[in-house]
Amino acid sequence: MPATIRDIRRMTGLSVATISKYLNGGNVLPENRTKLEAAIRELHYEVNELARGLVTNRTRTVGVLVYSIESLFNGTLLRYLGEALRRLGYGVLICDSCEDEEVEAQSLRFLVNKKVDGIIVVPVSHRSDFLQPAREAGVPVVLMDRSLDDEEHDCVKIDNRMAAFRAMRLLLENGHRKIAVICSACEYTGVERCKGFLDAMEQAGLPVPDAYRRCGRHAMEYGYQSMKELLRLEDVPTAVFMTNYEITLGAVMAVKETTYRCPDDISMLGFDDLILSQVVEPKMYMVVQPMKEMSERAVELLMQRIRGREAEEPPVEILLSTRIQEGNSIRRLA
Amino acid sequence: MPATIRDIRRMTGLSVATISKYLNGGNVLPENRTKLEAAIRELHYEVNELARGLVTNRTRTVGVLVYSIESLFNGTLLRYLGEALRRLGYGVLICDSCEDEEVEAQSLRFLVNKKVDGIIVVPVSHRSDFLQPAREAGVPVVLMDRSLDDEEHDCVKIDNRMAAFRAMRLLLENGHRKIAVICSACEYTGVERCKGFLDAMEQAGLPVPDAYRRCGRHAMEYGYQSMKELLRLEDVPTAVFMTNYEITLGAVMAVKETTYRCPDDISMLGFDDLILSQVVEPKMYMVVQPMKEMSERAVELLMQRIRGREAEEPPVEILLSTRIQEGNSIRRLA
DNA sequence: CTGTTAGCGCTTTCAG
DNA sequence: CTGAAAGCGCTAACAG
Repeated sequence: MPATIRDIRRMTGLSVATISKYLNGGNVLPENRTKLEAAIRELHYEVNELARGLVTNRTRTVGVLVYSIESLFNGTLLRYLGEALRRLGYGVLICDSCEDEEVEAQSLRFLVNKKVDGIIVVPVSHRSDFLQPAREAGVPVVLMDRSLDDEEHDCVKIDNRMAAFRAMRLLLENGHRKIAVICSACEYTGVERCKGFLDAMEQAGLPVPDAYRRCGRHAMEYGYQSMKELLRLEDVPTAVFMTNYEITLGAVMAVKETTYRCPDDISMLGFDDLILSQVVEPKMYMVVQPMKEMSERAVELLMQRIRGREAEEPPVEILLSTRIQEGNSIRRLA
Repeated sequence: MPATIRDIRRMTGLSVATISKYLNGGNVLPENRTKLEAAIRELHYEVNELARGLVTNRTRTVGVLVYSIESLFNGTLLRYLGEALRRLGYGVLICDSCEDEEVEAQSLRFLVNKKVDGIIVVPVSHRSDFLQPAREAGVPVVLMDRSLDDEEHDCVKIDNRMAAFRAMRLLLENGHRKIAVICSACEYTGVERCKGFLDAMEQAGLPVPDAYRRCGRHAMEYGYQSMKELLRLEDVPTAVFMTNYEITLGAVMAVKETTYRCPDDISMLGFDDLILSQVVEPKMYMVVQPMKEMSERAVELLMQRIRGREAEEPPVEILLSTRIQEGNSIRRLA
């Protein structure tokens, strides 16, 4: 049904080779160029990317695979990634892993079979097995935000452990000693940020009772539940460090349902400033990741790999730095 | 580099036709099946979807084009859409229009050129021009959430005007007479919901001063700014109706920065319950859309179009009903 | 059930 | 600069 190159040939009398050349930016005689432009317009001709991809084995398309499309964190990342890629003339295929390793593996194969030129992944899996099809097909992969346990990969992220460690200074310098943490035990960033928390506490010579260490799911509900439990302890902490956006959300919600007030009764330090912090009273202190820069660096790195495929250089790990968003959620203790 | 059907032929001695048949679920002799499975495993063979699509002209892939990937509303929709489509064995290509008609038109062409079997669109444009390439290529399109001005299309949405009209009863029955609205003037849903608001006010015989009618951008900032202005009026309204998620967010934020308290000084009725309402104090009354059902109906409708392409039936418009999420944000006036 | 063969629409040598 | 021809990897008749 749609017009093909042969329809253009019929209309212009030129050969398919010439037409193809023109379509790909080659030089043709001015008069032929005019004829071609007219024919293309008239026929509403559009290149069949399937056919083109089949022969060139390149599609000028990159795949992005995120662990959950519903997460605001990923939404933000996707927007910046899309902008950067479009600027370079690349199309973007977004896939959702639905927090499921099975779906993730399947989606990765899907992207490889669609012959994308490269893939950016914010993974749900911890091991690199699922990347095998990409490797076999020679499709470069760049990870974002999360590393994998078993191998080095091209990856753009923050130094999670250090970021958490540094952020903890805010609480410590304000005189807090009884500090609890709520983090995700299920993924790379949660674990690292928890380590940073523990580093800081240890260096300060402070104990961390088991009851102050809530490591569970990466979910609002978990933050909510954990905060409730912390506030029901006999010895309630004076401050809580929450290591991701969803958990921060849940914890804020929990406090609001009690008679405890932030920062008077409980100080709070959260992670990832994604709009929400701005509607919540009091304004949260937050560790903020450079979402835009992270996206741009990931695209940049991927482009290097796509172009310089010959250079089988070792994996690159790019660490970006975080900043602290100031708020009113931390009380200065005597 | 990757294995092809011919590698399998070399390995099994079977013909490409037989192999292709097997790959597409056809019957082959048990011993051949065994051989094939072994070869495929050993070669890590994966179908080249480009080649397959080129000949079949179908890709078992549908495209989803949303006006902004960053919006929580779309994130939620995308998750449900993805689940439904995957269940049917369809791959999903997600594209972001970045709130830009230019990008939207370009993305639509991208999807058409990738030969998706159908497209689901939550549009940013108001007119159907950008859908032309899909129409020419015979690719069915189903709209979600928003209609287009100039033409009927297959569309799954709520009855925005009626939903707003009904929701207003909540305010009216609680004795409110001075009611303001903050809505988006830029897109279909905002305009319709505003009409519903006006219908309700008119039927109740209540005036709506211009100052009570804030129709602007679909953005948190607009909700914030508008609410601030409303609260600075000489004659402050007793209640405000906010007609989308972002505006609701901004309005809540604005109130929190004043000495006004909800619901004591100002009653609030919002739209779209996306997690946030749960962290905000007091709990908001909200108009809630059936996101999951909407997604499933859209997929269902698209599938009908994809299968029964022969039946050039007239456009179908599916209207789903909303419900009210109860909260504590509305005060009963004497 | 299996094999042969002719394309899908495009790019890409290689002559002219 | 232009054209003829080969073929990317796969499916789909059609014969056997």
